Amino acid sequence: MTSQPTARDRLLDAAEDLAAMQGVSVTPVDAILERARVSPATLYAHFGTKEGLITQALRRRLARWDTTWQECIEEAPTPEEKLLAVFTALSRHRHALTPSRWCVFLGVAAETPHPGRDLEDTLAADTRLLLHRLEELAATLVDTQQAPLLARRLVLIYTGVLGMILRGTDVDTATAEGRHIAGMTLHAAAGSTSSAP
Amino acid sequence: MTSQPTARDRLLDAAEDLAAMQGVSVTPVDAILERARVSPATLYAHFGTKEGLITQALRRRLARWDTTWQECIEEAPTPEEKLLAVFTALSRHRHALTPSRWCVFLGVAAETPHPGRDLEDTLAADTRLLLHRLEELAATLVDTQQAPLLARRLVLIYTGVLGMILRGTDVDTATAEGRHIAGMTLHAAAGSTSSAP
DNA sequence: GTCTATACAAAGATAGAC
DNA sequence: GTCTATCTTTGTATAGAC
Repeated sequence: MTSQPTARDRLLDAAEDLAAMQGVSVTPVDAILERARVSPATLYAHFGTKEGLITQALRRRLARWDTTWQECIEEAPTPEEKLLAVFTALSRHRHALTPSRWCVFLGVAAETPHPGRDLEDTLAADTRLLLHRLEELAATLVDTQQAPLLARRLVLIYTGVLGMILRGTDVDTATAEGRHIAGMTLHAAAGSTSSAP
Repeated sequence: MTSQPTARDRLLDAAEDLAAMQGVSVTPVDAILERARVSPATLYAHFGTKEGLITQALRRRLARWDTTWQECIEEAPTPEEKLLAVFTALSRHRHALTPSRWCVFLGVAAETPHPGRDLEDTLAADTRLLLHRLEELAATLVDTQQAPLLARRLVLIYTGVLGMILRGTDVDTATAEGRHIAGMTLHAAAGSTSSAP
């Protein structure tokens, strides 16, 4: 056997790669079909529309990002390093996949002013995951009241790292600088908590 | 007289507004023409291509952003506040113009994988301006050796603020959080400089 | 400089056979 | 489930007149 991936998987691969490399709106359906070596009818039979395909590809990518991130958290020895593991995960995630210009989720969000319900929810799921997990991890380090605030700041810094990649900064350079800033933010928050009476 | 703006200006206005509100690639030329109340031939006579029009619109917008930022720097009383004035300028800039989904320059960069030479240069000019001016201002506060590093970190945080807007955070909320993080980064850099022997 | 009308290419999506 | 062939709409850009 050792058959090659199904047409459905090839479509998801092609859509994800092209969306990551050059964006959705500049990628015609034809380009996805050619890369996946699949006919138009097959795409529409499986996914209904181009946006449907993109949505499914993003869902799969988000699940993989989630897995990578969780692995990095488990590997981190201390609560503080678990909180900062999001930067390790970012670097690992990006080195593992097809090179992308920056963040695929933010990229699709930026070029889709009126997404359908499913796509909109998938895009929001990325932000939700970031905020939710960082808040959980933050709660092990600072006062519960302050955890949401710290989480939002870390998402801001993480998002800044992604933006710097779009501006042309090397991934590892941007990640290192983001991690540094995040470390300071973290210590400031933890310090103010523990020093308060 | 009090004649209305020329067709060229109306085209620039329309292109800038639509690029800011919904992005370039989803905005057909027809939509720009309709908003500007101008015929196709006029657009191509002035700007050659759609990308030429977008490029000129971005150049004008960058010049206005530059002016706003400089005003905020002049108004700031201390060197530290001058360095943080980029956040004041961001808020002021965005409230003064047509509502945009996030940063027009990063938005166009994100959806244009292969820009022409002029557009590419215009997009890069935004990042150059940020780095260059922040480095100048940083040099008044920290060791000259450290100024570029501090400037890069501030650009990262500033870019993070923009990204948070794309994620759905309110502009003023994101700006305030960015400013807070930037203030800490700044104090850490200034502190390490002055405390070193 | 600006208009009307239109050329030409490319897009997303579907029909019908196998 | 997958293919070939095609339909329809929309996109950018131009021709030629005023």
